[in-house]
Amino acid sequence: MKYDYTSIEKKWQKRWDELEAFKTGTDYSKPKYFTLVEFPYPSGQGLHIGHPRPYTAMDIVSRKKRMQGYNVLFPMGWDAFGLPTENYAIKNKIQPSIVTERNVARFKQQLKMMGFSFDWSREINTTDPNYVKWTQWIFLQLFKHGLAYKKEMAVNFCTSCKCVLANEEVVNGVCERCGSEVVHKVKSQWMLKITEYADRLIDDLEGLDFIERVKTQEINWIGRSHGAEVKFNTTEGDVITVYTTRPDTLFGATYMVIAPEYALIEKWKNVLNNYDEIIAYKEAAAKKSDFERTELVKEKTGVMLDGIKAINPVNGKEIPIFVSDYVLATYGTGAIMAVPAHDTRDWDFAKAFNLPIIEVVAGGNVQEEAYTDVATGIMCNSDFLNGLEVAEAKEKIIEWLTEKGIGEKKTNFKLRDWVFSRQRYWGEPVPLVYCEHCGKWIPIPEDQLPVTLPEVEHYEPTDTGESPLAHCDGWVNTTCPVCGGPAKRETDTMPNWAGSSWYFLRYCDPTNNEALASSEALDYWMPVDWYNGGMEHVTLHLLYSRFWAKFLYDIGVIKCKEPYLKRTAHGMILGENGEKMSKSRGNVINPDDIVRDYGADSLRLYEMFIGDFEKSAPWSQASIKGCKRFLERIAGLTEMLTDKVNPSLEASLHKTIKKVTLDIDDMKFNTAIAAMMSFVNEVYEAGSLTKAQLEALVGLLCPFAPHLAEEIWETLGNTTLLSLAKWPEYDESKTVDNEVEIAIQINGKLKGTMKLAINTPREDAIAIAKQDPRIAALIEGKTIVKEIAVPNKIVNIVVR
RNA sequence: GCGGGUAUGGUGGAAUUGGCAGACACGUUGGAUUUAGGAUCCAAUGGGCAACCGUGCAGGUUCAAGUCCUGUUACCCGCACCA
Repeated sequence: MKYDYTSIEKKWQKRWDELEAFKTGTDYSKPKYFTLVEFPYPSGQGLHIGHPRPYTAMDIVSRKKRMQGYNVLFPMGWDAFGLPTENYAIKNKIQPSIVTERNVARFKQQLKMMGFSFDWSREINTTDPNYVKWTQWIFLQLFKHGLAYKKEMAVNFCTSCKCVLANEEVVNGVCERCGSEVVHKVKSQWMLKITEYADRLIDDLEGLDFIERVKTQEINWIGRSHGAEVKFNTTEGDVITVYTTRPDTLFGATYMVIAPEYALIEKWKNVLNNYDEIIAYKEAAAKKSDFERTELVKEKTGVMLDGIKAINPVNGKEIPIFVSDYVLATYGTGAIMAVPAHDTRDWDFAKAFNLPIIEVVAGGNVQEEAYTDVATGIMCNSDFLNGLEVAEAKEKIIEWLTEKGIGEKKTNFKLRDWVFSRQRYWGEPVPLVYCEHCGKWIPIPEDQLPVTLPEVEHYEPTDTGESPLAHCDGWVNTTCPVCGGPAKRETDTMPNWAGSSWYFLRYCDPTNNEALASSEALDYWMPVDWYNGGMEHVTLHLLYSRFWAKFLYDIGVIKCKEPYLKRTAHGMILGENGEKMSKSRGNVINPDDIVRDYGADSLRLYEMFIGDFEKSAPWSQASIKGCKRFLERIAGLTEMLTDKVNPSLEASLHKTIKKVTLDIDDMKFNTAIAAMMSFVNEVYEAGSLTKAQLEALVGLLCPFAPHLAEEIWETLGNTTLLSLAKWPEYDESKTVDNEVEIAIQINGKLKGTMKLAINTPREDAIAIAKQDPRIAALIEGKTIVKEIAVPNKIVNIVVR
């Protein structure tokens, strides 16, 4: 058979469409399998060569599960709100909705040309009003449960996007998206209380089948730490509360530090002899951008409060108080007790300001460097804690503090609440109005959702940091749903993470108008069985969507505590030069070109064969040829049919079926393909194979290269789809050889091999090995010290 | 600095519990076929004439180490003054 990939691929894509081959079944009595890939942002650039890697992988899993009899849900949609579209719209004066529509059409055509078995009848789009309706509905539930609140606060503001960013969107002090400088601005923002779920977001990871690096990254981002809050009195009578993970070192606290933004500073204006100096320091700190702050991380600066001292509660000693920007206003209480002997940062600061360093945990040389080891140290210079180990001291001091009412156990998190407002146009409007008469934010009644975006002339963000919607008077001015008086709509929109935080639920029942999905569908399909996506979303999308799912669980919408049972991550496809693919590097590969020159099946196969699925790998134009060659060789098998069963080929086939079946579940797609290649090589050596053997082979090939597999299947006289046929099964007894090759070693070095019947006893194997002429010669005249034999593997004779 | 990961031929990468290192491909070389180019097929392909030597580097454990232990280097990713 000639391998005309272009016509074969067109033919089968059309056939699958016509037959609705991959439409998800609604028979809820069947076992289900929900495979999920991250839906793309339909950018103007079109599909990236990296997209097909995870999509093909999960297509393989889905196709195999389908052939194994599962009711499979493998959907696709568009995460279509976002800044690039809006920026394109501004530049070219086209409505964002039209740009989106155009990009979606292109993406869809490109995904279809890859032959993915998505159920297109369940396609969703986050910008669709019927979808926005339910994103807004979830927001309103969060609002009604007190988890969405508006707060005046210092936020990350991108100077280029003119938009606030969540902490998760600031990378190395610059904007994650455009790389521009991020500064702090005080603004009133909608916030989501993700911190209320911090403990559960860590604890519920246990028992989930997530790859380890995803778990640790989430845990580190949430950053839970256990310690205590301790109250320090001051000479002014005001109390400063500090958070510390090392209450055991309280006797070593020789000074305190408060953040520049600490509120009490204002109150002490008249007591402080150097108030002006302190305010100057505060203002200088405020001016620093995030980027400058991270750059200047080494140098410790600060100003001592002249006129006020704090009192260490354990020994009554007066200690100085400093203002320094190495203490963050947003973590803990914004104030710390400094123990230079046992904290590196405090030590640096104490050296710079010549402050006393008192050792309270023995074991290091605290004049040379801070001693931070908590595992081996013994307490000293600490009165009633002396002689205790650090862990014991911690417990005892917390007990003591609690008894005296000056401290208590406390857990803290690095995770902050989620800044949920964006001052841009192309996002979901926040469905609230502000009513002066009622004096508060009023939710839009649920039956009036969705609140849709008005058509406007200009999408540009304003220099004042207000949303472009603010200029749209006709839209902003409305009536209050409660009192009927005049009210103003919220003009901020939601971040693009909103729509993706629940999209997997919509796939379960994508056209429902009564609910985000019917509970029947949700109960059947959820949780997602296998979700594959990029590492870059671990602290963003993955965390956010787990938070929303937990909330929806709490209010009874879904019945699972966690949305995803299994999470894996793929490696990137790099440019041919080993660098990340980018326009500026000029190493971008266009999938359209590859499909034209090699076919979608070759591209699919190559992206799976390129290497370990979890690792990044450079693209190689030369290597894809090998995959095409392999497919051509498979096409050639149709001319090699025989009626005679070759037993050794039959054994190889069953081994191959076993290997491919197991490898797919283990995400070892590259070795699965290698196994099929080996088998095909063997067939060429043998010269022929039976129809049944070829049918089994194309069954295995079907998830990887479905077009060619279907074509051969049809050529063999089958009238039903291979994609819906039964997955090939292997006979375990046929996968075991009755003869094995065994290595013979002398002193651990390979000296020969021998063929033995399987499970030949140890003694026999050793005896046969010794008869080998080469081995016999090597043993000749030596003393045998030891003889080791591992059945079916190796014989090792140790001689002297 | 902290956390996670990686290191194997000219290249991408294989190697159950420690048990024949380099599967499978790419590339290269030689040959066949072809008017030519391309494509295809066959053969060889870690190094060394050889004994042997070879999995970033240095040690160790073991009959046996890519795999386990100790130390070390380089690179990648994440976090980054989180008290």
